[in-house]
Parts: sequence; structure tokens; C-alpha cells
Amino acid sequence: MSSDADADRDERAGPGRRPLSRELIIDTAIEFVDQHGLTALTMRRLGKQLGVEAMSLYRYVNGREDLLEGIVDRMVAELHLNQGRNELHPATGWQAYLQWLAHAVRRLAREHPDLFPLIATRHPAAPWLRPPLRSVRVVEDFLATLIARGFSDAHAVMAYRAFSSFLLGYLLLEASLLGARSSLPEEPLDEGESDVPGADQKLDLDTFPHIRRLEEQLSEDHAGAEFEQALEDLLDRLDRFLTE
Amino acid sequence: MSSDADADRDERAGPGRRPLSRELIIDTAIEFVDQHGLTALTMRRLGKQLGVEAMSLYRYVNGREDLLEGIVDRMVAELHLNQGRNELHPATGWQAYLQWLAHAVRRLAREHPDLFPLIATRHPAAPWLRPPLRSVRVVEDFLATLIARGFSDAHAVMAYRAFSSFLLGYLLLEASLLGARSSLPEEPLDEGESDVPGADQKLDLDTFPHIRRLEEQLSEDHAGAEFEQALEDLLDRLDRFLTE
DNA sequence: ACCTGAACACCGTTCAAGT
DNA sequence: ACCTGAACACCGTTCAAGT
Repeated sequence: MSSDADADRDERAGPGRRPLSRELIIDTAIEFVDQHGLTALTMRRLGKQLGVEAMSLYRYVNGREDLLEGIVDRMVAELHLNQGRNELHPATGWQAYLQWLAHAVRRLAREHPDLFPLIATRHPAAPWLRPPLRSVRVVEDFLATLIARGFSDAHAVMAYRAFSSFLLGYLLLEASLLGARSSLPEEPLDEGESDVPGADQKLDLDTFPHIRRLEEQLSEDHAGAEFEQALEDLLDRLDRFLTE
Repeated sequence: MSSDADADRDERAGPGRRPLSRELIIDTAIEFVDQHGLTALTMRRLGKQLGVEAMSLYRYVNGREDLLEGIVDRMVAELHLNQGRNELHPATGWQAYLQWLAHAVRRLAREHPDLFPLIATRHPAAPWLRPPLRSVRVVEDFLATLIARGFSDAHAVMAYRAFSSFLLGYLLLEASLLGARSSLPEEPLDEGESDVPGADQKLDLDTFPHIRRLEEQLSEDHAGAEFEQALEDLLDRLDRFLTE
């Protein structure tokens, strides 16, 4: 992905431009959000980035909401692209499959930390399309793989639910820590006595002895190890479905 | 909470109004989002709801971002309000404490499904303020309680990380399913052949046999049971910290 | 067929001015 | 001290008009 990330060259008004299309618009939007954050993504700015007026986008995209939907679709589509490449041998266990899928989604979250909240919090099209696995193809594949390896229907569904919740919790937190750039462009503004009451409750760590003592440990980043550990525990939990 | 939820009475320009304050503004904003969804929350509309021009809000609130921050603070504050009421006997086990905390956060998510994504995805003020437990007092209490009951420092920190990820994953999904109201105010607009290519890939379930067969099971709502089960499994996992 | 100019209704925010 | 009118820069979106 981002094979042509050098999008900073003179794009406006050049005659040799890639022709406008839904694909190009979505690709450009993803690059743009990766660089400037989600709140910076605006129809007008996206138009400018493409060397075109904002109104032209409405030929290919049904408004801003549809654009965001398109971004989410493209993101999860990367999952089954790699899936095809990484063809699963029928002998491979379901544990290896879930390991692969978990790490694929994690890579997505780490490569696009500002987009992952979008995948995580937009309302799903169907109640069974749970974030972050919001792709029918991925869900179908998930169920098929587990059922072919001995899961009952009910247990496959339960596994799907537990797996998606696990991914959502761990990866949204990890992405949130990575994407801290685009949120604080302003400084906290403490000059003199603030005239906004209650707005600057200066964090007095003396009142919170445990936090103060453990502050360093609490700030350490063990996202990788945490993820692996929780994933293994989840797989153990799912394994009990088969044997009990 | 929402003790005076009958906010539909004639609020504008009445002489007997509650005086404007940061508290009142935040309370009103929370009510407003619960009714109309997060995207509907606008400085101007919030002003109107309060019977005041939007510009007046800037005396008490440092812009929209600060308002959202204030909302999040108020929400998590409800946690340690109830905490005080529900004073913990020193004899109570850490498991009972975590059970109580988990259910308190879950109640929050269910009562304010449109606000929970805010708690979940706004960038934390400090790396150790992990959503959804973004309150120093709650985190301090969490660590103190576990350490007083035999957890080492390192294990208490690990427990805090696992617990917050668990809550985030399960509750964000549950809230997302509850808050489906404010997201589709428009109908999907399929009339004739769409002129937006690729925008109406009609979901053909015939291509996805497992999903079609399991659609009903996938759509059932077992959020409560899932949550209890996953919580118990998590507590078991944490219990191993003490014995291994 | 594809893009644009102009317009509309709505934002967040600032600031001098009112009371 | 508290609120407002007017203004500014910026949104998303529509539509008749250009080429």
C-alpha cells in the first residue's frame, strides 16, 4: 500500500493526471488522512489535493459519509487481498488461521492509526458485521474456516463475537496511542489565571500515590506482548469449545 | 442522572432560567446528544437549547473540543460518585471490585450509547489513562484496590491494561449496536440505475452460504451473556497472576 | 460526459459593542 | 460581569451553466 506515496509533486492542473475515479478519490483520501488526520479531511481540501474543485467529487462519491464508507471498505478489502496471496492449506489449523487474521488486522491498525477509529466506530451495515471485521467476505471466510475444522455453528458464531471484541479492544487502544499527532495542534493555553472556571484542574499527582509511583511502568509500551498474550489466551478459551 | 430530563419545556428567554455555567452547559450537551446523536451537537444548537446565543458559551467552555472533553470528564465522574456511595468493605475481594467496576462502566455505555465512542476514541491526556477508564481517581482506586489485595505492582499494571482493553472491546461494540439511530437519517437512495459506480453493490448473500445460513444466529443479541462470560474468563486469567 | 461558478444554509470562533 | 451582533473563514451540498 501507498506504493506512490510521493503525492507531493505538482498535482494541480497538470495535463498528465490520472483520471478522476472513485478509486483514485478513496486512495487519495486515505493518504491524506494518514498525513493530516481525520478531522483535516474535507471535501474541499481533498478536491485541491486532486487538482480539482470539490464539487467534482460528487460525481463519484455520494457525499462525505459515502466517502468514509468507501475508505472503510477499501481498508478491510486489503485483508482479503492478502488472504488470497497467503492461501490457506486445508491442513492448517484454525489457530494458525486466527493468528494470521489477528496480525493482519493489527498491521492495518498500526499502518493507519487515524483511520482505525473509523473502522471501529461507524455503525455497521448489518448487526453481524462487527467491527473491525466489517467485510462479508472476511466474515464468511472466518465462519467457513472454523466450521471446516470442527467448530459447531453455534461455537463458530461465539468465536466470531469473542474474536472481534478482542481485536477491537486491543487495537483501538494501540491505534489511539499511535495517532496522538493530529489531536493537539494547539497548546493547552495556561496563561495567568484562566477565566474559564474548572478548565485547568492541574493534575496534582501527589494526591494519587500509586499512579505517581507506577507512572513509569504505566507509560511503558508493551502493546506487542500484551496483544500476543491476550490472543493466546483467547485461543485457549476457544479451544475449550471443541473439547468440552 | 438525567433527573430533570423534561428539558422540553419552554426554555428560551424565560426569566426564571438556571444561570449559565459550565456544569449546566455540559449537562445540557449530554442530554442533547442522548436525544439527537453526537453529530447533531453544535455550538449554535446547544446555545439555542439553552436559550442563549452560541457565543455566550465561550465564556464557560474553551471551544468545542473543550466541551467534548468536559462531557467525557463528567461521564467518568459518575463512576466515582457511585463508588463513594457503594463503599468497599476492606474484606471484599478484588474480584468483586472488578465486577462492580465493569458493570458500572457497562451501565454508562448502555445509558449513553452515543457518548461512549467519545470516551473510547478521544486521545487520552496521558498514556496511562486508557479508555474507557479515563479518570485519575478511578485508575488510582483500581491500582490501590488490587495492590492491597495481594497483586504486585507489575501485575496490577498488567491487570489494568487487560481490564481496560476488555471493557473497550465489549462495550464499544454493544454501544455501537444500540446507537444505530442517529446514523441513518437518510434512506439509502436507490432509484433507477445509480450514476455513482460501485456505490450500490447489492449484498448478494447467495455468494456467502455460511452467513446466509447463520444470519439469524449472527443477529441475535447476547451482549449481556457474552460480557459476563468474558469478564469471568478475564478474572480467571488475572487470578493466575497471584498463584503462579 | 465531465467539470465549475455561484449560491445556500450551516459551521466554529473572535471581538468590539451593548446592557 | 455577562450576553449579543456582526463579521470572518470555512464547511457540505445543489444546480444551472459551461466546455
